[in-house]
Amino acid sequence: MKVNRRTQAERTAATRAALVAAGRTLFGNHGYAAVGTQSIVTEADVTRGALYHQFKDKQGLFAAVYDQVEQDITAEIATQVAEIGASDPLGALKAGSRVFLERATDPAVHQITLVDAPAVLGWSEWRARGEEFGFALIEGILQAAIAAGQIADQPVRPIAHVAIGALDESALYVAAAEDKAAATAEVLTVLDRIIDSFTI
Amino acid sequence: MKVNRRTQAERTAATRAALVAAGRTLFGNHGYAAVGTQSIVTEADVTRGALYHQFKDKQGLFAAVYDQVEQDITAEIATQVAEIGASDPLGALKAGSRVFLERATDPAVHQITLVDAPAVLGWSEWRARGEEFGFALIEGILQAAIAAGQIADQPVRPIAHVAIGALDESALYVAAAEDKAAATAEVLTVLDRIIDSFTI
DNA sequence: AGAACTTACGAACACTCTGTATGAAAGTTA
DNA sequence: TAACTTTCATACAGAGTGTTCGTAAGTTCT
Repeated sequence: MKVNRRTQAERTAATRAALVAAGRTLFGNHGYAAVGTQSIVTEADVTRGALYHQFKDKQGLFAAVYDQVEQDITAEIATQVAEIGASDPLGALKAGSRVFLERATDPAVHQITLVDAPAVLGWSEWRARGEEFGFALIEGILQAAIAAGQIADQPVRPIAHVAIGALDESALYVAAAEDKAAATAEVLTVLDRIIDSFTI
Repeated sequence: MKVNRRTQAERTAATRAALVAAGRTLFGNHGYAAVGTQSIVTEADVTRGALYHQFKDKQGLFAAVYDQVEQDITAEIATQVAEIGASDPLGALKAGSRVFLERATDPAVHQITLVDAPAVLGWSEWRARGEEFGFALIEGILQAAIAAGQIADQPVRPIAHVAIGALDESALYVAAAEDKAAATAEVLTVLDRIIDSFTI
């Protein structure tokens, strides 16, 4: 009986997971351009051969890392939003903003999702992938708010974009502030006020 | 008498201008990472030696390009804003937003100032340079609005950040839309509404 | 179980690109 | 015009990406 016998699917999953995890910490801490593929595979305890077998290129790995980070954050926000539920969509939006700000303050998170992603993936590709995550969430909440009669019936897409822009920049602002708590309070005041302004 | 005798200051100004101009078109059209220094100096009709004499490195050239683009846009917006003047600061803010959206729709402009700049310069450096341009403009307008009694006396810095974030993302949204006129109208509706929400 | 086949990986190579070093040319100062 | 500084051209070294090719591990078929 061989000890280390693993199925191909298991091997693939293991190396991909190791590479994505290594990429996440390294890209997050140093930025995409400053991290060489060699350091990634060293961290992941594999070789460059494995990387280029599992991913098309360095960008391909980065895309996988980005998806994973977005997945994590979106899931966390979604559960928070779900607790408030459909009863008060705009309240849920405020709560979701708070969670987003907390998570996106993590340097690794904002370096990957907000700073590097647009440049590495290209803006349209970045946004296309974002549709799947944060965008779907916000647009859903806005639709619910319309259904609940909290805001007027109007195109949600431009609102979602403006909201995402405001949230992203807010996260970066907080992340760069010395007194993060104070900065968080400041921008949340502004964001809440804007959200309220849409109320019928 | 030598025909091409130029002073050192003239030589420096000429090659720097040529390099910045070449970088502006090439970075704008293809993105920072996709443009090699060789293609830049070829376009500028100088050699790599001149580039590395005039600028510390590729990032240094990019920073100069970024500054020039910001300078141009900010100047244009400032004149628009000045026409409306201090009589109606919030009106001026709306007008400035329109000009910004028009100019930032230019692919080269948004590629440089919104997509590449944060990743290449780093977010904090990006924002530090932005202080000088768009930020100063918006904060000035907000201060004027407070002085004119249009909005409540409050910290303008977080508002400026949220506003910049909303504007930047709006510009990218418009730039990516097929029907730019319609997209512009959509986001301006949202932006105007938000601006109005701050009115006392 | 063993042979034929596919998938995953390791090591070495080729190529591109950035930044530097060194020397020449142009301009400045005395 | 001679000494000096600035600007630029060329050649070189080093780092890093992506590819190629061979080997090992796993799968399928009989």
